[in-house]
Amino acid sequence: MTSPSEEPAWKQRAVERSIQSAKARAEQRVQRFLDAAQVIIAEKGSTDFTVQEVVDRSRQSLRSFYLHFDGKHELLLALYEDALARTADQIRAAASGQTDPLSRLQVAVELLFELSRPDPSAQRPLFTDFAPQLLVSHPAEVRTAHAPLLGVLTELLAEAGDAKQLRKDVKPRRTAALIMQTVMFNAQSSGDADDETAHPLTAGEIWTFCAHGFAKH
Amino acid sequence: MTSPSEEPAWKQRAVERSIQSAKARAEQRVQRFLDAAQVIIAEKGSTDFTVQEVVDRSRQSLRSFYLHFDGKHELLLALYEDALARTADQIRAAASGQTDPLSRLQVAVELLFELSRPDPSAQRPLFTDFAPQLLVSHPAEVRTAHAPLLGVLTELLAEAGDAKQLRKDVKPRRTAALIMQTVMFNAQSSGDADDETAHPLTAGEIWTFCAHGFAKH
DNA sequence: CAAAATGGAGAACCTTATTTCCGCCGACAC
DNA sequence: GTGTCGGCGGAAATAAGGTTCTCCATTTTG
Repeated sequence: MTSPSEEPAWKQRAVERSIQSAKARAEQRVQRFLDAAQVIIAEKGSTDFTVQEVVDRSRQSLRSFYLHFDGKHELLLALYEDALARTADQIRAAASGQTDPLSRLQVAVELLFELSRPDPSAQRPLFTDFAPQLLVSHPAEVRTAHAPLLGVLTELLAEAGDAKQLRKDVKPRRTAALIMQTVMFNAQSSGDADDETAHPLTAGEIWTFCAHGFAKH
Repeated sequence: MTSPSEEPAWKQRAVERSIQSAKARAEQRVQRFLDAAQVIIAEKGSTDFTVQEVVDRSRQSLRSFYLHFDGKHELLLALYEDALARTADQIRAAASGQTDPLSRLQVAVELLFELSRPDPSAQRPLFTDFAPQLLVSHPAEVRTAHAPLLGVLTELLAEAGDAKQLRKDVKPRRTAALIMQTVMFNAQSSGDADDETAHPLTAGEIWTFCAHGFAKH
């Protein structure tokens, strides 16, 4: 246990400075891996790339990869986290275009739904694709990745609550979690089924469901 | 194209009979694989077993395994389908204990939720564990596996609809799909999180959400 | 400049699914 | 009875992919 107070401040600063360049380089390398992975995902429209592909594409080495990431799962988590953070921003921005709290929620839900679908060409996200794997292997990290999105929804729900537009006993955070899961997962399995007549779920339907449920009262 | 009418009926019957024993043997072997897998899953409380384990446990051979299954995914699908069929029966039975359509739905939703959770000791199902993998690799088969459960929910919704207990414009089948996904997936990621204060979602909450949504009207 | 750290190339290693080869054995035909 | 055939156990061979390791060049640092 080396308590930081034992080290003189100047020494710490010196070490800090000497570490900066290395840190910067490392971050740049990490970013190259991330970018390469993005490109590959976009190209093949699927998330089952191989570590080797990412390494080749980023013109780096396997060794370097495992030096910067604890494993493939960390790369996936990084991408996932990043995608979700961007999505959260996008949703927040879109929602701010409305003034009525419920309308904001509607925009948020419907946009999240659209962004979560599998196909729509080769968007950045595709995040629902690897969410399932990560959910079973690293649930805790996935939860932290969900935080920003959860935050947006929680805010919007809180606003609606303040405006007395929610049923009483609706707890913003818990409901936000519920909505997020519901929308994202339902979006994922709504995409490709065209053999049956019913499936192609619409954004409107999911909004109605989340907002009003199915019971009459 | 050998039309069946070209073959004398007695010959067909003879062939049929001679095939019966082989068929029976095959089914028995398949069942042994299935049972072995069940036992292993129950033992280690996880679904990431190896084909070799199943083979060893069932005292059969790899060759035999691949003779009866097209691959590991078929074994998983068989287990999944079986588990869901049983779950559907169980839910149907439980719901029939109620007379009010909405109460039936409530029982169904809450039971499905409980059965879909990860931990509760080492239950048979655990089906939400391998659903994600299968969902991405074999969506069509998963949909057929979902059929019985979807059927139960659809029936219950239709009953409620007949009793005028649903919002108008609620389509039973589509809504059933929505509910099923929502309940199962939310159950899956509600289990182990005890670091935060909020998570442990309850059956009651999910029921309320599905039935009434979050909006005031 | 010499020592140490950094990072590139690839080979090596492991785990797992899947296939293949060999030979036994029981059913069934002749 | 004897020969053939399909199902199957046993084990080795293949294939993929993730992860680790070894050898070496380059860069950084003192």
